[in-house]
Parts: sequence; C-alpha cells; structure tokens
Amino acid sequence: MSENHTHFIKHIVTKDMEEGSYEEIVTRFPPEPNGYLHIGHAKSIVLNFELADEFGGRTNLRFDDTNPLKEDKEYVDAILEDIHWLGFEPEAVRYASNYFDEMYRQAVRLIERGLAYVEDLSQEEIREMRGTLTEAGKESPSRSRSIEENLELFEQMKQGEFGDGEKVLRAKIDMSSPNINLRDPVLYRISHTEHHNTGSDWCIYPMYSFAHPLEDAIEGVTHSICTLEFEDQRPLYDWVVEHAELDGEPKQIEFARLNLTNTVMSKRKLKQLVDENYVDGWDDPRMPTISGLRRRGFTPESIKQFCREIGVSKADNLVDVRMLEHFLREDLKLKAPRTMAVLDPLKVVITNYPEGEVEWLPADINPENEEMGTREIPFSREIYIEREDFMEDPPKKYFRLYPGNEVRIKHAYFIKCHDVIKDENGEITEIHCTYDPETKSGSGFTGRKVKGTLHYVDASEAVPAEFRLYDSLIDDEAAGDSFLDHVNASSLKVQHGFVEPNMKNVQPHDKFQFFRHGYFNVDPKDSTSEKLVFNRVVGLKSSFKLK
RNA sequence: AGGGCUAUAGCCAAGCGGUAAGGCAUCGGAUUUUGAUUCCGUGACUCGCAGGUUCGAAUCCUGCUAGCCCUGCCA
Repeated sequence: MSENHTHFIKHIVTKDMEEGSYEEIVTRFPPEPNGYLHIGHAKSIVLNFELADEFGGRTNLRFDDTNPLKEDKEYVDAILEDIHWLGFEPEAVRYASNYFDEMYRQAVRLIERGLAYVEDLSQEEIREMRGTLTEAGKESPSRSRSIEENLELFEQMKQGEFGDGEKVLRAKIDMSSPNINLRDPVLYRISHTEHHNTGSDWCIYPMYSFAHPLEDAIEGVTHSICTLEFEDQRPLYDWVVEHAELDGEPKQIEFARLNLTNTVMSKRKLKQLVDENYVDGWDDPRMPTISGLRRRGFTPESIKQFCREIGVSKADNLVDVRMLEHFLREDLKLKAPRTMAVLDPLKVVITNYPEGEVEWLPADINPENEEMGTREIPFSREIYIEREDFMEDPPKKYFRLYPGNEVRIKHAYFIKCHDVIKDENGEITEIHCTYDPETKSGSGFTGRKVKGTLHYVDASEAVPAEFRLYDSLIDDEAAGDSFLDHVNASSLKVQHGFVEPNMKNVQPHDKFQFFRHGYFNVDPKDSTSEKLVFNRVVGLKSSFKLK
C-alpha cells in the first residue's frame, strides 16, 4: 500500500544497493527533544522508516540531545509516544548523549592530528573574524597554538576550569572558504548546564555539526536524511566523517520540508502559540502537532498516507491542508459508524403522531460497510432537527424543510411543515409538522419522492453533547508583520446539541461520522460520561451553496 | 550579489533523449434515504525565459530570470 511512489532518494538508495555500496540500508530519525513532533516530522518519519523497510534495512530513533539548554525529558516522552502511535518501531532508541565519550575521543584525535584547536577569542571576536558572505574570514591567533597546549586546554575545558563561553574547540579548515560553515566551525562549547540524560557529567557539549556525522557513523547509518537548510553543511559533515576514526561512512541527503496552508510549522512558532496561550497546549486540536492531530481525531493511517502521497523532492512546497483532510475521510469512510447528531437544535412537533408513543427504528451503522450491522433509534412526537435545515422563506433550490414542503426524516418518515411558532422576538422556537405513516423507511413506499433527507434526534431520548468545530489556526487574509497577527480569532466554535441515546457510553478517541456533518472524535481530555465532548476532525464535502 | 539549492496545471508530483503519469482542489453530468460516497467527464499544443546540439529535447549544452537557504558557542 505504501508503494508505487518513487522519488530521488529512492533512486539514490536503489543505485547504492545495485552497486553494492552498502550491505544494508540504515536510516535514522533524529529529533531534538526541544518541542513536540508535528506533521512535518511525520513526513520525515514515514520517509526514513518506510525507505529502510522497503530495502530490508533498519531505522533508529535517535534523540539529538547535544544542547542541554533547550532540551527536556518531557519532550523525549512525547516524541516516543507519537512515534509509537504512528505505528513505527525503531530498531533501537539512542541518544546523542550516549556517545559523548566517543565524541570527546574523536575531538582529542583531531587535536592530535592538528585538525582542531582551542579558541581564546570571545564569541563577538569570532563572529567579526569570520568574514561575511562576500568577504573571506581572518585566521585567529589561537589557530597556531601547539598540539600539546591544545590538548591541555581542551582537557581543562572538560574539567570545568573555564566558564561558559570562555573557550571553544574549533576545527581547523579554511577561513577563506566561500562556504561559511567551513571557516573553522565550532566543535565544542562550554555549558555548565544539567543535561536530562548525563546530569552534570559534562560541562562541554559537542555542536550539531560535529556530533551528527559521528552519531551516524557510530550507528552504521548509511543514508542520513535531513532537510534542505543543512545542504551547506554537507561539506562539513563529510569532513567530519572523513577525519573521524570510525568505520561508518554515512552520507547526507537533503529534502524539502513540508509546509501546509493555513498553519505554521516551526517548533519555535508552535512553542510560542503554546507559551502565549493562543492555544490550549501542544496537543490543542488546532495544532499541526502529532498530539494535536491525534486529539483532533486524525488517524495514524491517514497521516501516513498523506505523507506518502505528497512525495519527496527538493522543491519548496506549500501543500493544501485539504489533502490531509481527504486522507482522513478516505480512512474513516468504511471504518467510522454513522450516527446522528444535531448540533444546533430546533424542535419539531409532529402533531398527528400519538402522544406518549415511541417506536424504535432500525438503522444501518454504515451503508458502505454492511458488516457493521444495524442499531435501533427512537422516534416519537417531538424531535430535534438542525436549525439550518428549516427556512421560513427559502431561496430557490433549497430542498430542506420550509412551510408546505415535505422532506424525509432519515430512517423514519416523511414530514410536512404546517406551522411555525415564534417567541415575542420573532425567533422561531419550534415548528409543527405532520407525518405520513405510509412513508415509513424500509416499507418500500414509492408513492412520491422528496428532495431532502434530514437527520434528527428524538427529543425524549436525546443525549446532550458539546461539539467543538475547528477552523484553521492561521488566517491568511489578515495582514501583519508577525505570524501572530494571522492567528484566527475564531478558530474554535463550540455548540451544544444532542446525540442519539446509544452514544451514552462512547470512549475517548471513538470516531463517528455524524450524518451530514462530518467525522468527529470523542475528546480524550474533556469528554466524560456526564458531559460528552466531540471534536470535529473534518467536515463532509459539500456542493451545497446558498445563493 | 560569495556559496549552496530549486523552477513541470490553482496545489503536491512523476518523468532521466522518442513526443507530458498520478493525487488534491475546481467545475460539469449520472446514481443516491448523507447537497456525502460511488461513477463518468473536465484542464499543460507544452515543462521559468532565450538561444544552441539532435531526425527528435521537460530531459543534453550555454546564457538569463525568479524564489529559497547560509555570516548561532541552535538544530
């Protein structure tokens, strides 16, 4: 199911395997535990895991925890949960911090071979001497220090004899390189910070550009897949691999990260939305995080299928969110039970229906999947329909209920409106209809046809429920400098209505298709047996337009 | 602009010298007890632009244009 999709990375791997460059293909998914995973990460996860799987290889999950200032165990746990939920099982779970000893050894070997030196200059001085995009940099005086002195200084850095920022270890490459990443990049910095994994064992931490290739080489990663912004770092990646005294020879391949319409996709921005309370948390159903999508009601399969279908390339892209929604509908179409919910109730009294009588009508649970069987739903003299399903003065082509019009009540009877009851403000409070017993659903009645079929909930057995309807978090109509100016103020709409009586015992994450409304998920945090809460995942498509 | 990369329909995206796949979206039409689903139909005389090579070019070459990324002791 995941195949028939080809892309440039697959071509590279195929060629490598044909040429026998590697015994097996090994990939890795390397998140930094400084935030929650989002759907952009899902693209990378699916790519890495399924690529290795297709070629009979393996994939590690490796936390890139080289910067204790930003990282936290909370994020590690959330990431673990999200990957598991998506349905992937890493060959091994590793941490960059597992390799700190080895990385230190490699750094020492670099110094011993005259390929790295300890820098005395301040951060500002380093920056000034690095040059600019169009001018070469200048070599630091520290560059000519002896190997012995470098070794001693680096040892002192490790021993904690310097404060944060006082010294740094730099690679000795080329201060005049047109690629700024090669102008003696920093390899190690000092940070007297507690690490979530190694505690206070270390006060020097390797930089990403030094650590990452080493991690890949240590784990035997063959294809190290990352996003486009690391392209300029590839020469440095290769430099580290070449000079490291390790067997692995991983190569870095870059692809374009995912962008989605009407959403932001950077951990920094998402964290800001959380920290500044624009949303409920990382798992707010409006967030593009894996946990947000999960709470909203997206399924792992829909997310994975989306990730497969958008493809992998190097071109900047902006994918329409409706594509994601498409795959959710696709996944739930045959799986989700149909049920009826009235989100904005309007009472209908069926004046010729006997008072006090209730009949239970059979209703299929999923007409597209008969194996799901049937349920029984009540029908009596008073029912609720959707307020928008009645108009006193309808436009043309409106084939729902209006005075004098007859419609079908799903699974029940035809009803015809004969009276509209209003309060003193002119607000419609209820409508009166008659029903025709001969038109009962399942009776085979063909005497006449109606254009509209309305869903309903029986008033005497109705179960109150809350419905949360979501709109995009980011509105591209608004203008402003910051993405915060584009936050959609009405991205959440809450309605209170009713569901069928057999919905009383729903469980968190149960998913339903509410007839004519869309797919809904039982909210895992706020729904209780006393107060049901349903999140609308996506609506049904509709070609209905008023006017 | 010094370097790195990208450009195929509204949006993704195949294509790798032999005459433009597929998906999403849109718009029609048929069926329909969900204005849903399903089914059929719908768009590139042309692949950023201009030249060149070739019997033949989206694919090769040259030049140009536009967009993205790079001057953290972040990843």
